[in-house]
Amino acid sequence: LRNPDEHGPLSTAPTPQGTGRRAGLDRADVVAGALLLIQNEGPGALTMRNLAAKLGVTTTTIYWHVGGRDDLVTEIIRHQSEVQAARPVEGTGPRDRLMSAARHIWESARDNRAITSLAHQNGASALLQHPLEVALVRELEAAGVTGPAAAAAHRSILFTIGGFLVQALRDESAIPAERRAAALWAASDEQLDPATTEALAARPDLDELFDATVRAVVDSHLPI
Amino acid sequence: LRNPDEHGPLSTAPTPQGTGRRAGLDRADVVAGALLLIQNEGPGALTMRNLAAKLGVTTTTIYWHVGGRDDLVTEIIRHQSEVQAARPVEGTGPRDRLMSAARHIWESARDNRAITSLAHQNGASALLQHPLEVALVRELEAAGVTGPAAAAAHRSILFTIGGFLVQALRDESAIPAERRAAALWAASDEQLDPATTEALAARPDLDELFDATVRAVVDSHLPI
DNA sequence: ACCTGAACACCGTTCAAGT
DNA sequence: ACCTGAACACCGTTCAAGT
Repeated sequence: LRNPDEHGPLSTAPTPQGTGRRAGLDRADVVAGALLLIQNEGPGALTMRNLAAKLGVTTTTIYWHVGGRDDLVTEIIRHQSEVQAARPVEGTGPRDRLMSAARHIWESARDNRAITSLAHQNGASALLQHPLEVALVRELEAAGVTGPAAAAAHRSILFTIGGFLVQALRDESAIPAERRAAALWAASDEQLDPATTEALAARPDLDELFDATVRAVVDSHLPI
Repeated sequence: LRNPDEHGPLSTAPTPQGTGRRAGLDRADVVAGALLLIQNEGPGALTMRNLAAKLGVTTTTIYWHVGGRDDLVTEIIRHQSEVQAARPVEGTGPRDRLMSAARHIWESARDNRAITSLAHQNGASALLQHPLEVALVRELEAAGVTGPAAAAAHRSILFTIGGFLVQALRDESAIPAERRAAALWAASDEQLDPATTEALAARPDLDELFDATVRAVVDSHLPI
């Protein structure tokens, strides 16, 4: 994270106190520190004051290096976006390859919950996922779907994935019991089949459901 | 909203000043005021101080009547949930009736953007949509889908709807240009068909896309 | 060029006090 | 029972000032 010859706040070397001292930070250090903070303490921990304290500076230093919170988030997501871009699409047929590309978006989100949540809360999902979305569109074109049909198919698949992501990223423990779906179904006295009510009150297997649902959507966009 | 014989802050009658005076509010008044505030100024306007000012009281009065912000949101959503519950499912075949039930969730959200956004931001979507979800499950059972299969189908359809809702409720104007999907595609220099890129940079017709996508998901859960 | 200190305008929430 | 005033611990952001 830091050069060893710079004895910054993250090292144990004594740091000169008082106004005007140098912390030896640059833009990349701030972004790296923010990434670390989010991964360790969740997206809610990314406040200007918290990050500044972690870096051993005052909040105004963050503003000097990267600008406001919005710029910082953009920079974090842009960085993470490149990290996530590497997954190669697998499979031979168009259907398998499209499912592979779709699963990459899903799995990247689940493997990086905190950053994905941050992106979602700040309207930066498109930025984060863009390289993986490009891969999806490529497979659509390879399958012979182009132009407006490709855009429609892409969004159709992408929004479906998005619905599952919202569900997977939601922190259920932070939601009051009265608002949780499981509790609502358990408390419901509608005239439904008891087996149905029981199944609705249980925890879903999101991965299995994701596959079946996205496959149906993918298939609806492929030429027969 | 208020009894006319109570001369509260929303009336023009002079109100006694100073500590300890009566505002004549009850729990329902506070919730109604909150609903009005959200509908007029958006979900971001619902702060304890803002609401208190609108009601002509101090924030602590809100706490006395409805508890903290979480309790207030729950109460607002619970109220709105009952308002939304009225839409009757239409159509004759299982497929049409399921699509009708699904569209009710979609249209309710579009007709009540501010409150739906508030619910989504506070993890209260399940609470808001629950009556409409019950209607969806009823149609699944009427179509012969019960137990775990009904739960799977319900969630599959619901999460798909959720993905479209997130898209529709997002306030694009509040998102920096660099993060917007349209801008990302327009700036992309990937080797894609120009017609595809152009279509991806344009504004999608969400209603049309919603119908096609949800229909594909619904069909995948119906017995052939 | 790089960083601090103080301030501004916000949040949700609590607690003692008033009538 | 119903409501206020003051306070606490937070936010993001700006601006003048220091080295």
